[in-house]
Amino acid sequence: MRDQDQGRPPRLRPAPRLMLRESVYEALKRLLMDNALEPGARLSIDGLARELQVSQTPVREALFRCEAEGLVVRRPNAGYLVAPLLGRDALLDLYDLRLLLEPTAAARAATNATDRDRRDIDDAVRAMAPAVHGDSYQAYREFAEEDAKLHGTIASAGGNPLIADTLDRLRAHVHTYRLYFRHGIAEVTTSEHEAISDRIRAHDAAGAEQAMRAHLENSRTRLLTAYDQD
Amino acid sequence: MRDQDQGRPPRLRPAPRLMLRESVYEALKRLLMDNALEPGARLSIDGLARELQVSQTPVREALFRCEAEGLVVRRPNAGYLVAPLLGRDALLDLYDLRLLLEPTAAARAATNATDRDRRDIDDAVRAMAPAVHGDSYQAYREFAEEDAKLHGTIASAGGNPLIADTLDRLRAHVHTYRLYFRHGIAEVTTSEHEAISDRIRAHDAAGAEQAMRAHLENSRTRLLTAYDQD
DNA sequence: GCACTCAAAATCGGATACGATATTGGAAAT
DNA sequence: ATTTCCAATATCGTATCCGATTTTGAGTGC
Repeated sequence: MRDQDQGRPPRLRPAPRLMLRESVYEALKRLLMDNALEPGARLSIDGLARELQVSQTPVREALFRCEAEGLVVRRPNAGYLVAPLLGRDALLDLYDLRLLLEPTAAARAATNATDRDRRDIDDAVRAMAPAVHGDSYQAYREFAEEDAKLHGTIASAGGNPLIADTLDRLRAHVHTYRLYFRHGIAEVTTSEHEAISDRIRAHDAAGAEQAMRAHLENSRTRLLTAYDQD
Repeated sequence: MRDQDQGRPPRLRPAPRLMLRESVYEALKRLLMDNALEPGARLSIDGLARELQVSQTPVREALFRCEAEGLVVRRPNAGYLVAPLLGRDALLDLYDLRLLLEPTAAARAATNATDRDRRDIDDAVRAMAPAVHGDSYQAYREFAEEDAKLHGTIASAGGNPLIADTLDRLRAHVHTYRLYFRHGIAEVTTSEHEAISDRIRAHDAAGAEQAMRAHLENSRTRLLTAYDQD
C-alpha cells in the first residue's frame, strides 16, 4: 500500500461495503464478456493482481468462478487462458439445452406466475424497447443485459429454482457469443418478447411455450446465419 | 539439488503430482456427501486447514467449489455452513429437472451412441449388480457411485456435453439426499437400469426415453415415500 | 429471570513474502 | 532445422500479518 496522503484516520465514511472479491470478479467478467481480451490470451494471476491493484487472493477466486462459468480455461500448473469463442457446434448445443428448458419454464410461468412476476416480465419487455436504438457497443451491452434479465425472470416465475439457476449459468456463454456476432438482432426480438409476455399474462401455458420455442428457434437461426456469413 | 545424470531422459515416473487443491476438495466433498457433518454445522477455514494439515489457500478453493455445487452455504464475513438437507420441495424440483433432461438424453443415446458408448453403458449396468449386496455404508457408497457413472455415461452418449455437465452438477445433491434416505433401493433399480440399457442397445429411442422416464419417476416415488415415513 | 449492552475472542477477507516446482522461450550445440 | 539445455517466469502452496466484522460471554439494570 502506498500512503501518499495520510491524515484521515477519523473517516466518517468507513462503509464502502465493497467485498473486493465481488468487484474483482465483476471487473474480470466484464472484460471477458465484452471480448476485450483475445480468446486464448493468457491470464496470469499476479498480472491481473497488479493490473487491478489488488492482491492475488481475490484474483484467484474470481478466476475460479469464471472457470466454473466457462469463461476461462485452466491449465494445471500453468495459469489460465481466455476461453475460446463458441463454435458452431457449441452454439447448437447451447440452444438445444435452452430449448429443452425454457419453453417448459415459460409454460409454467403462464400458470404459476404471481401478479408480481407478470408485472416484472412486462416491465422487462418494455425496458428493452428503448435500449434497441443506437448501434454502439454500450447500447448492445444494455440490450443483452435486459434480455438476460427477462429470460431469467420468466425462468424464475416457472417455479423451479434449479431450472432458473441452470439457465443463468448458461447465460454467460450466450452473452459472449452474441456480443461477438451482433447483427441487427434487437428489432425482431422485441416483438417476439412481447408475444411471450402476452401469452404469460393471458395464463396461456401452451401459447407461452410455443412463443418461447419460436423465439429461441428464431434467435438460433439469426445467430447461425450471422455465424455462417463470415 | 537434484541429480544431474546427463543423457538421462525424463524419469518414467510421472511424479506424485498431488495437486493439493484437488485432494482437499475430494476430502471435503466426501465428508459432506457421506453426511459425516451435521447440516448447519460451521466450517471454519482455519479449522479445516489445521484438521487437514494444509494451509488456508487450498481450503478456500475447496469450499468455493463446494459452495458452487450447493454442498455448503457461505455467510459473508462469517464462514461457511454445511448446507441443509434437501427438503421435500427441493427433491421434487431436482427430479423435475432430471425428468426434463434425462429421458431426452436417453433417447438420443439410443440413436447417437457409438458402439463404445453402448458397451460402456452395458458395463456400468453390470458393474452395479454385485455392488448391491451388503447393507453397509460402504456398500451403499459404491452403489451410488456406480449409479452416477451410469447416468453420466448415458447423458454423455446423448451427444450434448452441456446436458451432461448440467446433470453432473446435480448429482452431488442427489447423492447427499439419497445417502440420507437409503432404504432398499438397489434391488429394484437394477432391473430398471437393465431396461434402459436394453432399449439403447436396440437403438429404440422412444423406448429408451420411456424407460428412463419410468426409472426416474419410480426413483422419485421411492425417495418420497421414504421421506414421508419419518 | 430476562433483555440489553459492551468488551474479548475468534474468524474472515485480504496483503505480502517466500520456497518449491513446473512451464516457457531462447540460446547453444549437434 | 531440430534438439538440448538453461535461465527467467509463473503457478501452487505455505506462513504470517493486519483490519474489520462476527460471535461469544459476561455483566448490568430492570
